[in-house]
Amino acid sequence: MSTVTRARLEPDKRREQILACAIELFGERPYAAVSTTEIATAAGVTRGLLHHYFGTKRGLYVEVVREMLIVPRMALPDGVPDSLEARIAGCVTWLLDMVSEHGRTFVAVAGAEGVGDDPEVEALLIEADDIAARRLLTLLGVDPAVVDSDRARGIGRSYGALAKGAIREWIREGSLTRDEVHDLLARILRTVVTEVLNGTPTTAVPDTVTPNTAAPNTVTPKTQSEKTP
Amino acid sequence: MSTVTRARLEPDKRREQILACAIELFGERPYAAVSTTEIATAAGVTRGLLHHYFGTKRGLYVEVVREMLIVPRMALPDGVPDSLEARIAGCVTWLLDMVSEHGRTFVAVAGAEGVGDDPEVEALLIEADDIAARRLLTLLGVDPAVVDSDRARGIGRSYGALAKGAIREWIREGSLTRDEVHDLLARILRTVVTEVLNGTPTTAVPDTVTPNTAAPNTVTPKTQSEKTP
DNA sequence: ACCGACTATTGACAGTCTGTCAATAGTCGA
DNA sequence: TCGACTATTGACAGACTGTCAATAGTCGGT
Repeated sequence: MSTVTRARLEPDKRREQILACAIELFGERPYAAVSTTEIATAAGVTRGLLHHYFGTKRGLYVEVVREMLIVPRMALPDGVPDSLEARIAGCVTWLLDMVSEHGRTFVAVAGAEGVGDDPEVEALLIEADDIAARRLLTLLGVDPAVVDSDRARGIGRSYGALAKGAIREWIREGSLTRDEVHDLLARILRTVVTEVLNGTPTTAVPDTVTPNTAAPNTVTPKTQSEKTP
Repeated sequence: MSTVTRARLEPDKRREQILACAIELFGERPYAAVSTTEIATAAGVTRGLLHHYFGTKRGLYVEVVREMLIVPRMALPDGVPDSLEARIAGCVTWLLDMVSEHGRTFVAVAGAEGVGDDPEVEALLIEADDIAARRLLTLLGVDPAVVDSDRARGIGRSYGALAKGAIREWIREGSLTRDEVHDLLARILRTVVTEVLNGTPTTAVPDTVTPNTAAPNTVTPKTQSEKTP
């Protein structure tokens, strides 16, 4: 059955193939429960080659995480609604769409379960959270100066933890429906934006938004720019 | 410096001592980065004895998690304030006090980093989250029927994820101060209780509280007796 | 067509870790 | 003091990761 060719292959192809197998397996089971032997045989190669390409098992896992965090980045909805509520609803929908595409694998990887605290993986996850949070907040019309502050980043990552938790409840535990998760995330996001983020409670977010490019489309897969090599 | 006695010890004492060392080490480094040899030598014993008492490394880790989740059982604030805001503030303070006592170790353990998806550990964490959430909600005066629903439990665990994330930002990343975390958690808790939890948005929580007797403890206090017959 | 350089790929080796088990050595009661 | 009980050890087996020299495809030049 193995469509995998056993013979010599171009490095890029071979690398890609091994990576695909690793993504599959790391999506099914946590880091420690997947051996390099297993990945290698799944890819039809030897452990030695795997190490040749990725150096170490963690190196391979880092690439897996990178792939899972880069790929699902979809374009934000461009046509920006005017009301804050509508904008929040749109953002949450975007978030859930993004995740639901990759489902369990995303939950497994984004939860950072299994690796322990590999600094590289952790940095990747934090970076991804930062980017997501920043996009959300800027789209919601939060003051850019606020968005860049340490405090906002901390709050953003905290919200990200909430989102991951709720999504996990939806996808893995099944205790919440997608609609319920949407409701929860939307309401809390509203609280965060209007009350928490800008130090003083009553200083609301302006209801007019700084528009980014206006194309009336919903979600389009966008090729994401390269990360640090 | 080793105050540890090398000689024969009562099983309970020995067990306790090994567990203490394990708690210390698992607090510093993630699961995979701590070897049983290390724990054993730190306790002044042999790996064999460690396995004799805890069976497997995961078994030991389960006990560590259990300990970390049981120990911080602090009494809830007794005199219940009448205003909802005051009650919320009290609960969040209780939450943060509980955590700050154990600091980094709690963050490391509660995050479930490192273990992968050990079913026992996962069950413990979920159970602990459930208990914490239930206590919070009942204290806040949410309808008990609502508290017991699957949906409420999902929401509660999601809020728990938020809390852990924010606490992590405070203790480990340092991007938020304790006060900021308090503010964030309190406001969101208010949103959850008043808006999200009881299906209809405007049905507010009664401002009088149903007093629970609230035995302040227990995440399955499993009496760990002999392993090998 | 052949040859030689290049390199993708392999297989064996070394080290570390977990888990098992019979043997050893404290400790306490008769 | 002796003997039973059991806490504790040390050695063994298996699995896994990471390294490296050797092997074998592949391609360009003659």
